[in-house]
Amino acid sequence: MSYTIHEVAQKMGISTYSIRYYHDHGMLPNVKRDANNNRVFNDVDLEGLHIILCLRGTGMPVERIQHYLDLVQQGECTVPERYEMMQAQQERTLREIADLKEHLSTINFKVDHYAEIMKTHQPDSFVPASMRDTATNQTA
Amino acid sequence: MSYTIHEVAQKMGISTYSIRYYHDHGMLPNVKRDANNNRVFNDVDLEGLHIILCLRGTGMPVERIQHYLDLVQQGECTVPERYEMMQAQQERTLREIADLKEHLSTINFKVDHYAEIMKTHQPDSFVPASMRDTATNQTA
DNA sequence: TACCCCCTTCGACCTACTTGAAGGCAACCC
DNA sequence: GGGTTGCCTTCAAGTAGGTCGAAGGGGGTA
Repeated sequence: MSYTIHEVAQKMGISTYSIRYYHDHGMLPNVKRDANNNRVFNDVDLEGLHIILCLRGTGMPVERIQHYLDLVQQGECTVPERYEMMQAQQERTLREIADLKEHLSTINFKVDHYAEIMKTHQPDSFVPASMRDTATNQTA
Repeated sequence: MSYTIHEVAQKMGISTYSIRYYHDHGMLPNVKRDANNNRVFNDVDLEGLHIILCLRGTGMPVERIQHYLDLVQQGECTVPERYEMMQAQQERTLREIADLKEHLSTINFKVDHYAEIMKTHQPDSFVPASMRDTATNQTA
């Protein structure tokens, strides 16, 4: 099965710009061209793109992704280094999820706080700031 | 209690550059200056910075954070809009955590896969790619 | 007075896209 | 056959959110 850059963009939920960017930076080395020089993608390319998006989505810099994909091309002797890279990324991602959960609880608190305020006020009591004492809003 | 920019940077685990960036872009409007024009932070500023880091950490653009902090300054009449903003951020963060978890499972799979390969091979069997059949490494 | 350290501002640089400009090629319409 | 549409190309410039370096000032200590 082969795909145009637009089809790939739609399939993967990213822009054609990003795909060209990844390709131009050597992260999709096996993408072919047709007679009109248009990029032609196959299912292996889609799989590669899936890995790229996974690693980018977990914060790996483009340069390190390039290196990882080079290792894959080089064959099985690079498995130990690939293993270390993926382990590092695993830890990084776990930390990021933990951070996000902490941020989320801060946000949850705000949502609940605002909901509480809105519940105890009539809708029309939200009057201009100039008519109110704003001293209590500094940390709200 | 008052703090220098370095103390704040250390306390919050970010660079002095970032703090100046947030200040220069109006996100820490109440920070004072001393006689030598150095920035002086108090506990309310730290709280503000905590919110900034929470919102940035969950992907809110600087411009929207500025707007949110403006709303806070404007007083209680802006609570409904702040509520909506925090709710949107809540949803966004939940989605991001879900995405990260999905990426994580892809990474976990790679780690396990590589661990398996390394377990079934002797350490000295990781020879140069040029000496091996690399056909099976395309999607590894 | 010299030196050191920390602070300042301003402007340049960086990453990872994102967009725009200019142009090629194919397909359709009249 | 010429014009328009439309998708593709490359290359260059723009953007967000920092990050860093240069140049310079103030204050404390020897």
